[in-house]
Amino acid sequence: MSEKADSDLVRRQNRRIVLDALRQQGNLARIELGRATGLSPASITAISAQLIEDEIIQEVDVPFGAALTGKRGRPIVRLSLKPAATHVVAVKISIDDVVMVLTDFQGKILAEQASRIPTYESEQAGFGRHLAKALHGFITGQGLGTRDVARIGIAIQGVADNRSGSITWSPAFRARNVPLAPAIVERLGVPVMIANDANMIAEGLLSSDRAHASGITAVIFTGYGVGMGLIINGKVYHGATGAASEFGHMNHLPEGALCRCGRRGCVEAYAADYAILRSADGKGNDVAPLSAIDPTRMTALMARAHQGEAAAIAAFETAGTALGFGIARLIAILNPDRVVLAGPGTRALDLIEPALRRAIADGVVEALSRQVIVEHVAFGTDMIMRGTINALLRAVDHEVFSQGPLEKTG
Amino acid sequence: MSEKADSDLVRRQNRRIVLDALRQQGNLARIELGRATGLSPASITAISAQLIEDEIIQEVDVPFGAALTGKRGRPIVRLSLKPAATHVVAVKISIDDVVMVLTDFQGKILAEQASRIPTYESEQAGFGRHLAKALHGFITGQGLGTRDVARIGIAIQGVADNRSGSITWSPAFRARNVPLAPAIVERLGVPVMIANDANMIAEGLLSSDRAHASGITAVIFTGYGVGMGLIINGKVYHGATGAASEFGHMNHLPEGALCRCGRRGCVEAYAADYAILRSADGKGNDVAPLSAIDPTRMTALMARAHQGEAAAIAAFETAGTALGFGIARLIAILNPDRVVLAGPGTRALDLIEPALRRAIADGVVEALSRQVIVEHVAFGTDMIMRGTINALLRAVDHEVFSQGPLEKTG
DNA sequence: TTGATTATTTTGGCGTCTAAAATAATCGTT
DNA sequence: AACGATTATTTTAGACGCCAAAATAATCAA
Repeated sequence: MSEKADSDLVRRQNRRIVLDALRQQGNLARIELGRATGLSPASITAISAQLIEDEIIQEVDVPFGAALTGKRGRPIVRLSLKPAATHVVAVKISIDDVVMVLTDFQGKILAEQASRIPTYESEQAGFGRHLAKALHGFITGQGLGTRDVARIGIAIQGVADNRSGSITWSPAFRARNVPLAPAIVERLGVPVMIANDANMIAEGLLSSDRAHASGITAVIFTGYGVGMGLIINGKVYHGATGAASEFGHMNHLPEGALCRCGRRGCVEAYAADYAILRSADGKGNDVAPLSAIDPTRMTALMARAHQGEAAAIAAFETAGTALGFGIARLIAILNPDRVVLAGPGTRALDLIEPALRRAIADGVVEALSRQVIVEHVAFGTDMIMRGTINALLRAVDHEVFSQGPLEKTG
Repeated sequence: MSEKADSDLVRRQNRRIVLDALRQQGNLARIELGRATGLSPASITAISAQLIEDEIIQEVDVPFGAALTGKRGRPIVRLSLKPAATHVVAVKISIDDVVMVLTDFQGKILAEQASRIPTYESEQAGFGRHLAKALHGFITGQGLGTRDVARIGIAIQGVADNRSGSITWSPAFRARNVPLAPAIVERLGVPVMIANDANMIAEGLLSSDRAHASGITAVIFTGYGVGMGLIINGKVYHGATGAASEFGHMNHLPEGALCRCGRRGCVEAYAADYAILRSADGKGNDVAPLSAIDPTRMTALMARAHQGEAAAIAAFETAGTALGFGIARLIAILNPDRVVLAGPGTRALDLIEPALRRAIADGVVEALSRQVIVEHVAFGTDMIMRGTINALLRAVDHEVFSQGPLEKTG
């Protein structure tokens, strides 16, 4: 149920919608904020004064002489999120590879650093300490203290448990249940969010395209693996424990092809890079899946398919069928408004899509499948980072700055 | 995004949580309401005075001499929802069979009526008019006017479209896209909700057991068909158009058994009554599915299985496997906290469950399946009705009475 | 320089909440 | 039967947030 309401709640909520408007629509004058939020000018004055006082937003200095908008009347004074209000750090972990990005409160990237930190063979507890140390060095190296960072977010392939702050299972780690957040929180005193990478792509999509803000959008990532993020009513859905869904490890065919996860018949075992490759090369479905695929090998395979090589074409078709049935099952369960395909796997979309659409048509009642929009987005490698940053900043807006000023104790 | 907040919103929200507390916990004194809601006694006095003024709640007269609670101090005065505040009508439509139930605002059943109205062969537009007429007769027959009814809710197997107020597809109708709500709204002037029956079971579960109010619960109905209702964060999820999910028509095996819907390989084509029967009787998967199964035939089949007949045992196992893989796929997509089995099909649970649990284990990463609680509830035929009534009353609480008094114009 | 125009702030009033004080309705005890 | 103790409810006074309207500020145009 919802909470009781009082004047405190009113102010918190209105602070939040003001911050949301500034984050989404960029710099706005008070009068524009009033129109965007539905609040009266008087209230905007009061709220913005408080936010300025709290050093969360600021008035934008108009560059010399740029004030001439050609309009009469008192000129507007735009407000913006104050870059130095706080910072966030987004971290992406792949096999033996950790990328860290520091941004200011506006989301501008201030620093980026890629480190080779061994993940796969790391012992369980050691990695967390290692990462905490790297993060500390990264932050202080930019002339900031840990108190200047409000949140740290970690994106990773596999199943993350945001409650315990550990990685339940990931292809980047041999070990299971690798704890991460506790070591970082202990060393830096900064709250940590751990999330699945496909969910972070969904976050990115959500903040770049408001078409996904209503209803349900499923973002399906294909590439080295297959993942999915769900946007339900404008919020990215994180399962029971924040674990996200495991679309890639949904069963496609009982007793089917061998998957990286050790099971049989997962969607991923037909549609991930390694699966397409082994199928095209006639290696059979029981070959132990490779863990790292050189992107050029996929490019070469696509070229072979385009030149008409039957085995290559069939491999992509099989991938499309597995994805399509997976999407059909998703539609039967959730009836989403949109399905968005993303990730490097979409480079071969022309080879995959016909079989994919056929499978959707075969796999679900037409009354449902007809309503669903299936589309795709161009994949930039930075989508995961961008999404993580946005998720972090939104969390700061809502959980921290809607309450009052950030305490910079210590 | 959320709305701007003002004092009006505060009062609306607090009115709502007061009504929620009374609906859920029964009659409460003002002081108890204060504890239940977190509001101060002063506010409760103000809010309850308004609700009494609006004739939505009332003070409960203590029966003669029953006041002796043995306690000192001023005795409490309990408040209750006022039965006559308004009424709702729940309707359940099965093949050629319509049941209507009238309840007061407390949810007490005042009248019930089962009518044989032809559905399956009815022409598209005719049925809505027919039903509207029956409803009008039912309501006036109880000495009420249509203005005394705040909502009418219709539960039906199949896909309902609550936006247009029509039945997209249902086994109870030969026709597709049967419009219902418009005719009723036109004749009676009462808002109509149309919903899938499995969703209504979920509503019933939600209001009877608060364990389902957090996280995700999937309620799976088995019997004449297979359906599912989803409870997400304390609310029953109605797909894009209120269509609900079509778990029963999720594909289990490509090119598999023939389903009532005309497709192949749906879960229902293995796990519904008709599917189990045809499988046990060795009729093959291509036999056109029967539409109505006499319950005694299922009872007989269960007896045969218990006596050790191999074909009967295998049929139930096949049903369990199909359901289990369906649930495994559901878990991969949504990672729910609980899966609840309901419906007449659960009478054969002992025959189904081993295969079902095996399939779940085979079909999804253990890290996920281990966290999910799979349970079942005893099936009462009235669960659908009870759920519909609760959904209607909650809608009235929130959408009507949180705003102000109900206008009884005309 | 003056008036028109538009943005922002100030003022005054309203609604809701809460804490604390007042009142009401009992029971127990003398 | 009267009085104090006890608990429930209402009243009172003060705080905070919102809004409408008035006042002020900062510009352009004539």
